[in-house]
Amino acid sequence: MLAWYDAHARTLPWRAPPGEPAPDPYRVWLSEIMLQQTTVATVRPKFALFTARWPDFAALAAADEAEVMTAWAGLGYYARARNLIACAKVVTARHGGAFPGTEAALRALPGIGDYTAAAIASIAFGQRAVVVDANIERVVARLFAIDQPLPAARPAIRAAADRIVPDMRSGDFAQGLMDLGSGICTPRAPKCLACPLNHDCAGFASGAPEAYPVKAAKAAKPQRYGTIFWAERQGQVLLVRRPPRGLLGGMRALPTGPWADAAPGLADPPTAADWRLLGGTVAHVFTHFRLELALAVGVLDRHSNAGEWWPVAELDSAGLPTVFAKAGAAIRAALSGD
DNA sequence: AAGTCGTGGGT
DNA sequence: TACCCAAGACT
Repeated sequence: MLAWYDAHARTLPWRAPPGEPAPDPYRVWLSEIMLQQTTVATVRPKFALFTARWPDFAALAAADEAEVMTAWAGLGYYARARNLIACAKVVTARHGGAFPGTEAALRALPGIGDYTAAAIASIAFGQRAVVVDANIERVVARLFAIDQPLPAARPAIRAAADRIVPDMRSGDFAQGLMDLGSGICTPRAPKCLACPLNHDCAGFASGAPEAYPVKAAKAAKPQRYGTIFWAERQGQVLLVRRPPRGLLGGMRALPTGPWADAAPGLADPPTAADWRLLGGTVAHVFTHFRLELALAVGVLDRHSNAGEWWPVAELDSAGLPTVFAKAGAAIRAALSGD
């Protein structure tokens, strides 16, 4: 595994080449948080932006929180950004500005769970740790042909992983397994003939490696409906700040009424106006439900304190989550006659 | 401990 | 198109 990694490691901005000194723990941590459930291609530009703007824990701990949330916009799972700030503050206030050096102490920090604690301990601090992400879960399930379905198989997969993690270079070992899972041991049509582990792989021997890991069936996503209220006044649009927790928590947003099982129409507008519904709708898919948004437009002739007025021409810099950026673009297109 | 929490790319 | 999936954490 390590020999394969030495020859095939991906070159990534947050990664040291095999054999070179470990990278800055701050950069390892930031990349690990950004990469949670998020692709390398998506993370790459955001990582560059964050490290340029906030190069270390001290800078991030002192950052304006709204600015951090704005910078995170579009990455999704916004609790990660809230915990990012909280973690930087704890590290600065209680750990002298540097990470604690043990996996257990890392695990206790906001936003750092089992996977991320093990990843930082092994990659940044050179400790032996059992790193298990979705890639490694899949690789190990195939190596040992683990028949038990996820998520019940997690303890067995972790125990199996523990048996093959070396005492030295466990960080490179983990990153090698992740690169292998990303490029060779893929969810569908794995490239077993190119795999350095194929002769040791029970899944390959079974003739159906793609059958692993076994997964439980997923529930269907319910459909919900809502309305976006586009309040415009003198070239500015009304934006609001969403509640600090929950869906899109803490993010700047376009006002919406309630989200319900049926289209709510013009219920609960953010401010009084002569609201009219545009023809089309905007659809968006979240992790556990689908959302269809009707688009309501109201032109105001007087000020409202219901939120923050933002220049329409600069809406792209407001840091809106994708669902609102999408709705805003649709409304502007409709109003301009496209 | 099952549900909550985004988004974009691949197929 | 519709579905799968991703360097998971938190409650």
